[in-house]
Amino acid sequence: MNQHSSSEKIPKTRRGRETREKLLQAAEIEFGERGFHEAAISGITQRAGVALGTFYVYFNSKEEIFRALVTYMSHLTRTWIYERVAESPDRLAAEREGVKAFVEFVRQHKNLYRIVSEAQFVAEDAYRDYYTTFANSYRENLQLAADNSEIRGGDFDVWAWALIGMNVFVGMRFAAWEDAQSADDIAESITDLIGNGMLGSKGS
Amino acid sequence: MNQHSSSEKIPKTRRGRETREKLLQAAEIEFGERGFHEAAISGITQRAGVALGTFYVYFNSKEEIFRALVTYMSHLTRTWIYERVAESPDRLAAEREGVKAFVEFVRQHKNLYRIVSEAQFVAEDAYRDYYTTFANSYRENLQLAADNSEIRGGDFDVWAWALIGMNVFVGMRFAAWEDAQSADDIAESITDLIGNGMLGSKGS
DNA sequence: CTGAAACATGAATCAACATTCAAGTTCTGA
DNA sequence: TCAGAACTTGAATGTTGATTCATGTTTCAG
Repeated sequence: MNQHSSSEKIPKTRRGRETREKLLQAAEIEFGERGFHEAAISGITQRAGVALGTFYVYFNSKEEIFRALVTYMSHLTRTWIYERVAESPDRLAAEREGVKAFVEFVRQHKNLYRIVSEAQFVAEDAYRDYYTTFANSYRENLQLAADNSEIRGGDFDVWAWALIGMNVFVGMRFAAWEDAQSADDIAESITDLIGNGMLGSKGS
Repeated sequence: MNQHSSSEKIPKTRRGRETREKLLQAAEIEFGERGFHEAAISGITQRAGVALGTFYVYFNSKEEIFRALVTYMSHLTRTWIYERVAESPDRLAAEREGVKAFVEFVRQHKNLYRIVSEAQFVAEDAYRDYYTTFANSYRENLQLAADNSEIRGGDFDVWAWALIGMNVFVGMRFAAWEDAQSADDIAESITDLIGNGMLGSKGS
C-alpha cells in the first residue's frame, strides 16, 4: 500500500536521532523556500551540516522525506488550532478562534503552509488524508454543536469542506500574502458571515 | 516587469498560428496529466505531432507556455461561470448557480483545474492575478447586491475570498475527487449556509 | 518567378541533481 | 578493551530533459 514503508530507516542511537531531526528541519526550510522540485538533497544536507550520503542513511528518497514533513506539519497545525479552540464556549466562538489561530499560524509558518499545498501534487494521498481528517473532525464538531442546539441543522459534510476552504483561502490572502489586517478583524468578518448569513440581520 | 515578454514569438502566417494552437492544446493535456515538472517538452511536441525544435519557434521556455495556458484557463473559467450566473434574479440565486457552474466546470475540466492549482508554485504571480481578479469582481457584485438590499452589509473583501475558498474546496472534494453527489444538492447546502448562517432558522 | 522571411527538423549539447558505493569513523554492550 | 553495529563521508555514476543550432523546407510579397 505504501511504496516507502518497505525499509524505514529508524535511527538506533541518540546521534542518529539528532541527525535525522537536523535533516527534517533543514528540509522544512529547503522545501519551503524552493519548492519540492527546485529543492536539492544537497541543499538539505548542506543546511543540516552533514555530508550528502548521510541523507540516504535516514531516508530512501526525496519524496520520502517530503511525506515525513507533511505528516509532521499536519500534526503541528492541528495541535495549534485545537489548543486555541478547545476552551470556546460555543461553536461560533470556536469558529472565530479557529480563524484567528489559523491566520496566526500561517503568518508564523509560511513555509509549512506552502509545503502542505504542494503536497497536493507531490504526495496526493498525504494531502487528501490531511484535509479529510480535518474535515471529519470538523463535521463531528458541527454535529455535536447541533445536538447541543448551538447551531441549526444542515449538510455538515458539505459545510465542513466549505468552512475549511474559507479558512485556507482567507489564510492565503490575508496571512500568507499580506500581513496588514488584524487576525481579529478577519475572524470577526468570517464569523459574522457564517453565523448570520448574507441575508440575516447583523448579529452581535 | 515580465521576464518573458522580452521576445514574444507571435506567428505571422496561418500555418504558424495553427502550429502554436496545436502546441497549446497538447500542453493542456501534457501538463494536466503529468503536472508541470513531470511534463516534458518532447511530450508536448509528440502530442502536437511536430518536432522538438518547433516548440522553441513559438515559446521561449517551458514556463512561458505554462503561463499562456493559465491565462487561457482563467478566461475559460470566468466565462463559463459568468454566463451561468448572469440571469440570476438575486445574489443568493447567483451564489447557488455559481456553485453549480463551478462544480460542473471542474467535473468537465479536471486537467484545467489541476493546472491552475499548480500555478501557485510555478507562476505565482499568474496565480495571484487569477484569484485577485476573481475576488475583485466578486466584491463588487456583493456591494451591488447590498446597494440593492438583496443582502446585508459586511466586509465584502474578506467575504469574497471566503466565498471563493468555499467554492474551490467544495469543488475539489465533491467534483475533482468524487462525482457522486449532485451539483444541485451541493449548491443547495452551500446556499443554505451562506444565506442563513449557522444560527438562523432554516430558510426556503 | 524569386529571394527573403517564416517555419520545421531532430541530433547534439549541457547542466542539474538523485542515488549509489566503497572506504573510513564513532559508538555501545559485554 | 574490543568487535561489530551504527553512523558518516563525498566522489562517481547515471539519467533525464531543457535548450541550442545548423540545416532544410515552405510561404508570400513584390
